[in-house]
Amino acid sequence: MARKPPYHHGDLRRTLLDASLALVEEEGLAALSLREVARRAGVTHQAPYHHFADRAALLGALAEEGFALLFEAMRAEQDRAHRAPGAQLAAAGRGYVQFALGHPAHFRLMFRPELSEGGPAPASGAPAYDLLVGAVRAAQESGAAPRRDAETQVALCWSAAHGLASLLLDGGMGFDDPKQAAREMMALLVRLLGAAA
Amino acid sequence: MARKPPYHHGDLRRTLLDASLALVEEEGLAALSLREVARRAGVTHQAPYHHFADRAALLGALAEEGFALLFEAMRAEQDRAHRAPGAQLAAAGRGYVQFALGHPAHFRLMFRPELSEGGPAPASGAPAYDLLVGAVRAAQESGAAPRRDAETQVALCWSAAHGLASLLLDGGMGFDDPKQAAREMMALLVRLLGAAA
DNA sequence: CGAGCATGTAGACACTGTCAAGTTGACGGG
DNA sequence: CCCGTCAACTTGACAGTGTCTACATGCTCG
Repeated sequence: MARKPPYHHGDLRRTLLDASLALVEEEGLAALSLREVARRAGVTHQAPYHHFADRAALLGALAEEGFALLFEAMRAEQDRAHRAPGAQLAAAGRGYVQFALGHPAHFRLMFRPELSEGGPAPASGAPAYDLLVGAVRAAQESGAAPRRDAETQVALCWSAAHGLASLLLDGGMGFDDPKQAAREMMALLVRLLGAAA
Repeated sequence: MARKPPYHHGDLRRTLLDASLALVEEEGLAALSLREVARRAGVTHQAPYHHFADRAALLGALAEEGFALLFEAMRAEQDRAHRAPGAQLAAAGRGYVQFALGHPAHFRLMFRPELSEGGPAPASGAPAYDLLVGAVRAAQESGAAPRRDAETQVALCWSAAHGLASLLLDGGMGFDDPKQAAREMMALLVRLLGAAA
């Protein structure tokens, strides 16, 4: 957090990460090359190696950042929603999808184990996952979801959110209004859980 | 379908596709290069270009093949299941996940628009998608699912299957027995739909 | 049997990630 | 104050990649 006066460039590390994101968003994941990133940051093709061991490490750093942003997005959406457990669960799902739509470059990077090697585990252990588990548990305890199959319910909610986000980003599912689609799907899921409670 | 006697090599096109799949399964998607594929097929680095316009076209062909296999897997699982509409819907979902687990290389290729440029649309229009839509509709008409929100229900089922498959392949969700997890999740989903009908 | 064309070869180019060695410039101790 | 030290950055090189162009080979059919 402390703004240490950087030596030469002025926080090149951050600049490289931002350039990578911009590149992925503009030209797609396939166009991301360390050399192009360095070019955009105005440094030589070797400068990035003083901040990231190799290509995978840069991608890994972006992925890690993405998981933090994902957690934030889910929390923010929950803060904006009603306090009822069902609403909180739906909000977590909406936050997930909205993060993907709002940070497509991050999202694409996050679930590519072959690229971001060494990144954090996608699900278990990550704060975003724990947040979802908590939301499901709260719904169960308040009678907004069946008490049985806790683990399977978590898997279903996570899969639904992740699947929808992936499909929306990859152009599948021709929805006019992706955000609205996410809202409806999460609402339906919560309604189904409530009806079976 | 007719086994035309090939000119020089003996159906190089098929050999290249198989070599690509083997390569992706062995070394991961990042290791896939046309030159390595050609090497494995025992031809020069340029031979593939007589069968595929460029790298993206090869990946696209694999993706197309994948969608056909996906459809087959879903149908096969449905044939094996009870005829009840709910069971058929669950079977479609199981088939989806089992395809992903059984053909990881294909699956990874299929939802990478930046790679397989020109491949078929992921969802809408593909026979696998139509099969799912049909299963949902049948469930609705037989009272195994609510009559409202048909489209959202389809989206939910597709997202859940796709999300679970993706997460399982990418190492997320530390499930001991992925196949069992898919079975339970699809069963839960169908149960929820039934309870809300 | 000979032309045409699908099939495969050979070489080149610009680009990539990464290794090795040099250069710059801020810093802290004598 | 000045100089060594060390991180940040540059320069140059190498193997590997996708793709372009030109060339060789040998089935197939008129």
